[in-house]
Amino acid sequence: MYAKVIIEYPVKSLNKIFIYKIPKDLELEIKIGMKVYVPFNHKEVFGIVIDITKEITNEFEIKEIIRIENKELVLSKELLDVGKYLADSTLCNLITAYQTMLPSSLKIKKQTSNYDLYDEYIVIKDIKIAQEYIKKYPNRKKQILIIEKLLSDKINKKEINSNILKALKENGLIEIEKEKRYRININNKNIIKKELTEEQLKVYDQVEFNKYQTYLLYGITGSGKTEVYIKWIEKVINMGKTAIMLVPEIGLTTQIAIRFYEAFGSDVAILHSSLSPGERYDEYLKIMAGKVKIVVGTRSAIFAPLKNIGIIIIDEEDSNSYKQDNTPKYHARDIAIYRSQYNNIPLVLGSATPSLESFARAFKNVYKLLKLTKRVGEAKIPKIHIVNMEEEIKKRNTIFSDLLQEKIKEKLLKQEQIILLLNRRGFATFITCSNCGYTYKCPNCDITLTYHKSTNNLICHYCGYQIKKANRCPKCQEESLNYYGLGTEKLEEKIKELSPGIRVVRMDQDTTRNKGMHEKIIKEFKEHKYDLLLGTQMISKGLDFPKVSLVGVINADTTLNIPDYRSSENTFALLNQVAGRAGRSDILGEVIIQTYNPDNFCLKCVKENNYNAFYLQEMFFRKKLKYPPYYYLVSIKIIGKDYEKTLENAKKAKYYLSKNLSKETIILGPTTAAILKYKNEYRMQIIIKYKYDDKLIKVLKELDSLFISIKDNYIDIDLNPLQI
DNA sequence: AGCACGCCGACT
DNA sequence: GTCGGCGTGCTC
Repeated sequence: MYAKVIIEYPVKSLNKIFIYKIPKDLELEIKIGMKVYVPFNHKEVFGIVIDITKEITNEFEIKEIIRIENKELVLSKELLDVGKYLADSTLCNLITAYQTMLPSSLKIKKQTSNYDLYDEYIVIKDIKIAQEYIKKYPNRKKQILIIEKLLSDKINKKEINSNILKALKENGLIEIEKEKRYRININNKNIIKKELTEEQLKVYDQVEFNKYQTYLLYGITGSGKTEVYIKWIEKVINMGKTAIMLVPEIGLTTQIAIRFYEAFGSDVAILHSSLSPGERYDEYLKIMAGKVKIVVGTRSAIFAPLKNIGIIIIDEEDSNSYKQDNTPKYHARDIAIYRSQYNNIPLVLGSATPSLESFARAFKNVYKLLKLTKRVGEAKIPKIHIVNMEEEIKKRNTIFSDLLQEKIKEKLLKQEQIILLLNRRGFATFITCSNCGYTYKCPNCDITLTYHKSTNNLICHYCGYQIKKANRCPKCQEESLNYYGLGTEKLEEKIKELSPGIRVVRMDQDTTRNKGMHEKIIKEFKEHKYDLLLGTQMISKGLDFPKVSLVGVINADTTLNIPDYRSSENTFALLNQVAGRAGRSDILGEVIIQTYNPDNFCLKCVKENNYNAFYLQEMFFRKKLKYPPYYYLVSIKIIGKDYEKTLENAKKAKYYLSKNLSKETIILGPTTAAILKYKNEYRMQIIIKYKYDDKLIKVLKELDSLFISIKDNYIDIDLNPLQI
């Protein structure tokens, strides 16, 4: 018997199968999908068995597997196939694909340290001996008390005094039993079930089980999508199957997880980024061992080792967090489609602002469209005002328009809550010397540094570079440094000046750096410990604050003006989502959007809450400019320290592509990437637009390999990029 | 990736 | 003479 093994080194030249002999004593134990330790060249390395065969035709020497590394960890056939698909569709090494699918504690590298925790329990060794002991030593009261307790149940070792424990042990009365302890342990006895509304029920009934189909659930904010998800999952569980529920990164996970614990108790495992490695390990093994039926988690939870999946649901499917921005650059939606087809089950994509791509597919009946058009209960759609900041500037209102100031006062008087959105963190977005014109820039990247007042640091928001701010200009030594641009930190200061005594809490990357801060801010704001919550886009999604009646968007143009083909789509989604935070109970919500482009089409659609109009108009642009969903995109970056050399190799890459790809495929560039210099390296970009090109993957793979031998430059290929 | 082998220069 | 610099080749 021989095993086909993929070894741990994530290098192109080793991205192939190595064959090992399975020693006789491992033949019965070894399974496809196991982690093994094997001799390799002059070393010993870890690998994963992807196949087992009886016979081989081989001309070279075959070495033997040394040992099985971890018997608990076996990747299923399905997950091995998912890994292959992942590697093929993102052009990464197979081992990189498998590493991505596993939690850090179980990755194929080094020794897996022991993450298992145990509880120790005391049990009676022999009832007869115990009873005799009680008769023989009736005055050993404390010991007897415990023995009597033990006759009906086991006791945790921690609960017993060590002297008594020792005595019981020495007299041969007890034994110690080990039981695996999970770090996350949900013990929810009172399951909360909610009734569906008529509209929700209609949507619920439209999903067919035991058959592959992708559904797009287009439900406005507050229409109760989660409750429908829960009902579908309930159905699947009753069929004896399992379910994966994906939620976007940050914030939302905990909220949704709480609702799922309420609905399903200990049948739920969660997998999201802020779990500790130990917690992740436990949850993963719980899933692997079949101890849970539902997995709720962020992007990588799509790789959950659940068996017999009955439904996959992706909430807020348009969220950018479903695409990984480092290698492998996969989109969880694509993996979800693969797994749904594999298992022959429904996939539900839910959103209030579906991605154009998904909506277009629903339009063409590739996906089945389901609609929720009403808010649950008394809640009404908020009223949205667009304020022209051009006019406000004339009145010297640079940050708060008259209307916003007035409404803030009004809501404070009524004791209602307010949310302000500003999509820039920090204090000032750049600092310039008014004497010599010096501007602080990142020495490694091509952008200005953002000033953070609380730490008196200037920070590069791309690479994280930071320096202390001096009082004098570093160039001309004059005390004439000026602050420009508005960040959340400064907004916090300004709002306190505007309404003295207002209780403000800020939520952005800086205030949520520590674990649990996110939840703390949300909880305290919900309890009305603050009047106003201000923050970056992390405040826009999914949060439910009944007392919020006003949402203000300080500057809608920050996201609108990002030079990317999806900036309108992202802005529409962001503003629609944040507007949805207002008026989620019986109080009528109001939204104020401040902008210098009041006539912008995207903003008008937000005002009218008209996704359809936005969709049609944006599709018109996409078609005209040959962007998705009409064309597929590939973004190729050639990166290196030397500008000339990088450009030269980018040109060579372009030449190679145009020679080998289909004639209909459009190849643009090379041009400088959106951020030319990043972490001290120059980045040249080539964009490919295509509708159908059967040679594409093959040619890209070849191009990728060509760059192995090119010195000082490397290549980065992103298929279906979310930003270009 | 990580290691051995091999072929050159500057040194106790 | 030899120690060690890194360029090249190989890994079941």
